[in-house]
Amino acid sequence: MINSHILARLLGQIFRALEQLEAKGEIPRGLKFTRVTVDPPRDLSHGELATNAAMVLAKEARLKPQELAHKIGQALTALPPESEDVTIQSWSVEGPGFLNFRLAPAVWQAELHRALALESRFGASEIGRGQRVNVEYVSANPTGPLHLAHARGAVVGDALAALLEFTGHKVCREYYINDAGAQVEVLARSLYHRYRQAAGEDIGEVPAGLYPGDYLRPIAADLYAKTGAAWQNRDEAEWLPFFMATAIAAMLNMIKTDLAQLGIKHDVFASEDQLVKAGAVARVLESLTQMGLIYQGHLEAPKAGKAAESHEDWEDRPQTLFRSTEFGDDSDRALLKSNGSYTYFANDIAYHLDKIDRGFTQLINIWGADHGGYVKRMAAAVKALSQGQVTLDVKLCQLVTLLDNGIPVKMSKRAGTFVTLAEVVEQVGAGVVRFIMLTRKNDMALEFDLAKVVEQSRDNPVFYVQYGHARAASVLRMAREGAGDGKPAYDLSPQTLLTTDLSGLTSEEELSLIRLLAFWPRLVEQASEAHEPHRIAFYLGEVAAAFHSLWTKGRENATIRFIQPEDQKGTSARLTLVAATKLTLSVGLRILGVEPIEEMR
RNA sequence: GUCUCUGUAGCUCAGUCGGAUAGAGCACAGGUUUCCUAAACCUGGGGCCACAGGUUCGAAUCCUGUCAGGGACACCA
Repeated sequence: MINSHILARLLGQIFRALEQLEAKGEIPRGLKFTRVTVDPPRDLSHGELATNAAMVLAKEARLKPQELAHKIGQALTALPPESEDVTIQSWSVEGPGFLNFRLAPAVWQAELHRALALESRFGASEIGRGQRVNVEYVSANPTGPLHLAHARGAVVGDALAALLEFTGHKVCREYYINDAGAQVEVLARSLYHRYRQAAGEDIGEVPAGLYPGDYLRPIAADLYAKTGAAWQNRDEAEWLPFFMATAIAAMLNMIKTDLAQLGIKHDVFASEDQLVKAGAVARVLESLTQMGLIYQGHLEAPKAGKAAESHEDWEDRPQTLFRSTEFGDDSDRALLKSNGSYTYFANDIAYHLDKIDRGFTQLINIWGADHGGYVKRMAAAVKALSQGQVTLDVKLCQLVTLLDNGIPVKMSKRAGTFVTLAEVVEQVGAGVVRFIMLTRKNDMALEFDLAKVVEQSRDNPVFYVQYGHARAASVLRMAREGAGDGKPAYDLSPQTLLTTDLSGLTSEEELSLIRLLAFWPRLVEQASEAHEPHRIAFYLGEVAAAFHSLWTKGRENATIRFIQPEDQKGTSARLTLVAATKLTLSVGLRILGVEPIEEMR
């Protein structure tokens, strides 16, 4: 528990106090403390930290909440001290039974040393207990370059993976290649078309139903250079497998390149095609049959609305169905198509069983919102296959609309105004793309404005946070170098910072920043447990705001300026605070996959 | 019709597995630069947390229903 954060340590003390009360018979034995928490109150007048212990236990303890809170407070102060304890300066009982605390400033000050000692591990924890988590993200069909919508899932998945790793999970970053369906055949035909063009045939317009994008041209040209006319004028059955393999490989390369530009690298690329060919689908259907979860039955046609209209060709027929309704789905789901081949769902079941068999206890999939209707059946399948032992969390990412200074950028594949991810990254930078993608909850639609995301102002969150980091870096740089004209240079080596006397950091402005930094490890835990990396981005905005505020207040109140030549001891203490701020910002940015900026230009 | 997400200040959004008087930015009004980056900061007004019930010490948060908007809805991937 060496690295447990300040709230956890106080909570531990409260548990010990409660045990004391139990031992003395002041409260009944066997109460469950699981609902007891320690939180920072919204309003500082309610203390720096507060616990709900008395309120959640009052009923079972048969005491008035206020009375119980007093008992807990007294027991806390009477507790024999332990090394990780926080020193409670004062406590009070307020409102319906809150027990509010103020801690000794030294406790908060020491948090800075704790943070700096941990360096890039500040906020890291072992709450994941080495659990093996599979995060599947992007998984775009290998039929073309990535565009901006893919980037959102890519960034959310990648940041979540990093966050889980940071909190003690063993994470596998995975990409599922849908290389078994009709789409890749279309891709192969599209490539063949470009190949004939490269060979000098006049093939006119790209036929409808094929991918018209120019990105196939260089691949076709390359292919022609290598194989010459060998594939011309032959039956599709002859060239299709080769063109399919070639096209998929080329598309994957392109996708990997796009992802690499965003700093994303997957550990595993799982191929649907290989899974099918290896018989995994057949096997999983076999075992589901043995479990009695597959039957021949009929599905009802869609009743009304758009769905009914778009399925005029509905035919009632017996189908091979999976009993997903037994696991919370709304309908049983087909596993075989009318031509006898596997449905995408059947393949996906096999794929998820494969993940389970590889030993993951937690599966996380990042999907586009258009796959929302697919979540329940997949969750049902995972539940069935793992006997409820493996959880599946699907994060649906809503649409990203691309704007340029408030005006929607029209995208059309046909008109060639299709904006790829690579183009956006080139224009605004990987860090900006990553951060902006995390400035909204995944289930909220997001606007990505090419002009605004590079604007250098308060309403651009990336800039604001980066500026905070650069400002902190600037102060430290200046202090380290001294500024000529007799100003002292400061030793900012880690050893020195870790032993700095911080007792001068007592102003409310300074303490509020310190508190915010001290809550970072807890925020990381919460973001990790909720699978919500966007919380990191918002927290970093808060830290930046607190830091900018402190900075500017130094103009009016000279006693809190960071560097004061006539006060070297105080300056060292404040520089330690600046260093811890910079550290927190950089650790947070790195989890999001954003490189912190040392200097604004 | 079914499922699903969303509904919080004029606008864009946060809101801690239920906590005290609901927050931030933008916009609006006013202010801060002999001083570490004004690329920043400070002050102010502005809210039936869509609506109605329920659960309990306590609800923006959990449950049910209603309304409004987005998305999905046999075999496609």
